[in-house]
Amino acid sequence: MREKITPRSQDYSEWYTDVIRQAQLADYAPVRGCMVIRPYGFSLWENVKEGLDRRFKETGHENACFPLFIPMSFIEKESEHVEGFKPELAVVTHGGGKKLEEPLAVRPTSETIIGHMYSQWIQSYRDLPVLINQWANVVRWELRTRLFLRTMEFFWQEGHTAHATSEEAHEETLRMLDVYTDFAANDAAIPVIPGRKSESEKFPGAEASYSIEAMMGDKRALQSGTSHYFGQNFAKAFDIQYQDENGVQQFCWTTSWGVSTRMVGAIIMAHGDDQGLILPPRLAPIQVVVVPIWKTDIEKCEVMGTVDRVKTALGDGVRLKVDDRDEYSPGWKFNEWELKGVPLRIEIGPRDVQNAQVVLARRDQPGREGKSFAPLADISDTVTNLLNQIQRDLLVRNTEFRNEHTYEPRDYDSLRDAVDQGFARAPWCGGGACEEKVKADTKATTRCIPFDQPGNCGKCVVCGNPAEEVVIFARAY
RNA sequence: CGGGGCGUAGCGCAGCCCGGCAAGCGCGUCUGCUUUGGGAGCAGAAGGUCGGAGGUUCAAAUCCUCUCGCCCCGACCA
Repeated sequence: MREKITPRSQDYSEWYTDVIRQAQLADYAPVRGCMVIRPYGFSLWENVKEGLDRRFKETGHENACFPLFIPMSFIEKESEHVEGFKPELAVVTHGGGKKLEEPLAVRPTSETIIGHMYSQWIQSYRDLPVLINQWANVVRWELRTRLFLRTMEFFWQEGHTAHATSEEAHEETLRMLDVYTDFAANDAAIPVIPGRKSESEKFPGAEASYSIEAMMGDKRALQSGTSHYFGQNFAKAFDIQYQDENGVQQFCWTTSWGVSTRMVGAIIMAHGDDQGLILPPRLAPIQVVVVPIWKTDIEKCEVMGTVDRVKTALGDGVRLKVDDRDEYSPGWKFNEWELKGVPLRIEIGPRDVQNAQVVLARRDQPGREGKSFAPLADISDTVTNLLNQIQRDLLVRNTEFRNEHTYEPRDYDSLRDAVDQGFARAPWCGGGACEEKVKADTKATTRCIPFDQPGNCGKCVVCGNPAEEVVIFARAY
C-alpha cells in the first residue's frame, strides 16, 4: 500500500509534494535545486506544449533554437537586464581544461543572444516582422526549490519577435497574452486574470510586462505566463535596425513572452484534491482508464472481450489505457488512477457483461455521485461527451472558486483581511510606496492591473489618494 | 547567506540522551497457496560499508572533531 497523501487542509505544500511524487510526475534530482521530470509528468508537459505550440503556429510563429551559452558581454549590454539577472546566473569559466577568455552564462532567458542574431538577420522593413519561438531549458540560480514552480533548471518556451512599429509590437505582446489566456481556460481549465504588471514587478529591461494570474487551491496567486513589450530597449542595445520605405534607418520594436513547466504546477494546484491529481481531459496523458474485473478465467475471457469492444469503439480519438494487471485488486487500481488524476474510469465486470453496459466514474466527482451506468451500444459518444463535460465543469468549478475568494476591499483593514483569504481587487494610486507597505504588512504583492477595469474606482486603499485603476493584491508563489 | 532539521535495507522510520547480546519495525520486492465490484490474507525468503574521514574506548549507529549532502523556514525569483 502507498503512503497516504497529506490532506490539503493540514499542510498544502506537503500535499503538493506528496501528490507530485506519488503520482510519479517528478522526483528530486541528486543535484540541489534540480528535478527529474518522470514520464507521466513529461507526458503532461508534452500536452501543454502541443496546445501552446498549435496556437503559436496559428498566429504565424515559427520554432527555432538558439545556444545554451551566452557570452557574458551580451548579458551586460542592457543595463536593467544585467541588474535583474546577474544575481541568478550560472557562469561557465572553464572549458576543455582551460580558463575561457570570456565567461559564458548559461542562458537564464534568451533576449540577448536572439537580439544579437536579429541584428544580423534584419536589414529591411521587408524582413519584418520576425516571429520566432523556442522550446528550451534555462537556468536561474534559485536559492529555494519547489517542484515545477521553482527549480534551478526549468523548461519553457520563449517567443521573441521584432516589429517595424510600436503599435505592432504592442499588439503582438497582447495577442500572445491572449493566447495564454485562451490556453489556460480551454485546455488547462484554469480561469486567469490577464493584466499589466506594476513598475516593480516588471521584467528587467521591459517597457511594459503583462501576465496571467491564476488562483491555486490554497487561494494564493500563481503567475502562469508573461508577455513583455520592450519598446526599442533591446533593439538599441543590440543594434537591431532596418531601413524603412523611405530609406531611413530605424530601430525595431521587440517583444518576448513565455510559459514554463510552472504551468504543470498550476494544473496540479488548481484542480487537485486530497485523493491526488485531477487532470483536465484535454491535457491528461491518459483520458480514460479501463479497469476490468473478474474472478475466474471464464469471466476474464468474457470481460476482456467487452474491454476490446470498448477499445475499438473509442478508437484513436481517446487516450485510453487498459489496466489488466493481475497483481492488483480493483480497489487498489481505483485509488491509483484517482491519484494520477485520470479524468474518467470505466469499470467492466461480469455483471456489466451480462447487462451490455459499463460503469463510468468521474474523477472530478469522487465516490458514488460520479458513478453511472452506460449502455455499451453508444459508448463512444457517451465517453466523448462526458470528457467534454468534465473539461467544462472543471473550468466552471475553478471560476466559481476564484470568484468566491476574490474581494473588493475599500479600506486598508479589509484589504488585510482580503489577502488572508484570497485575491483583493482594490483601487491603487500606482505608487511604489503603497505596494511596499502592503508587502511589508501582509506579504501580498500586486499581481497585475487587470484589463477588466470598473471605471471610476475611488481612492487608493493604502494611502487614500485618488486611484485610477484597480489592482490585484495577493500572496503569490 | 541567516535560522532550524535530517542522513540507519529500494522507500518511510525506531534505536542515539544513558556505548555492550544478533541492528529492529512498517511498506515495497521475491516464492507459494487462497483472493479480486473501493488500497486482499496467510506462510516463507532475500535485502545493511548505520552519509564519509579521523579520534576516545576492551567495545561506537550511539560520545568527540572535521567533512559532504539533502530538506524545511526567511531574503531573491518564471
